Amino acid sequence: MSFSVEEKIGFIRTALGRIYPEPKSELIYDSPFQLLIATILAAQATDRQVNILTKKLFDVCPDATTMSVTDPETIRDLVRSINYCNNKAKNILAVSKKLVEEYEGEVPASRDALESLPGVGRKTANVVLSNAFRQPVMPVDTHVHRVSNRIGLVKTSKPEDTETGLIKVIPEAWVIDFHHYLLLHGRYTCKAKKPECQGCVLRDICDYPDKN
DNA sequence: AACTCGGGGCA
DNA sequence: TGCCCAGAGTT
Repeated sequence: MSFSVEEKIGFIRTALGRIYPEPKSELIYDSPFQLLIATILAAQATDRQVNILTKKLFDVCPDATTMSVTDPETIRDLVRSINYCNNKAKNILAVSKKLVEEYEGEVPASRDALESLPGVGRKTANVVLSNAFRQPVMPVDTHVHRVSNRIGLVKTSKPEDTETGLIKVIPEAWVIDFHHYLLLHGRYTCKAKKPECQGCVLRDICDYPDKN
């Protein structure tokens, strides 16, 4: 039995939507600024750490203008609870200052402008562009890349090609959900080393040859 | 293209 | 206890 990519997409959305919680970033973060900062902080950190931290952080400085004039030590102490605390504390402060100086305190809706901010690479830029500005781009991290290729949604070695491949086949309204679902599926089930294919809800539609 | 970064999680 | 992680940045 083989499935078209379109059939797989529908199947995945239903199956993963059942087992993973809804993506909540857009609900928690009520501005592009907060989404941007939270996404920078989220790299290499756990969701739990970031949720706890941003709650406190955005109490103190909810927007770029406020953060840009906040005592660096205050930010450093707040950020200390998660990975790369020194770099990240420095980065988000520098980001807020640059936003104030060059973009009137607002988050720019362009890839080049976003990627010029410290701590913001392609993936983080794409999260902001798709989530806050509804642009048709797909954030691709290693999980999304690996899972998409194993299932057979795309066949590519470069994450950048996965990005363009996925955006062609995933309906625009589903992009944010898909990023979330594929990320969690890659982290917890379709792991790089020991994928847990037995019991995987995508087993029936997956191309991965090494099903245990 | 390969390496580094810092600390959490897990074998 | 020691290996792995997962993005961004640097060389």
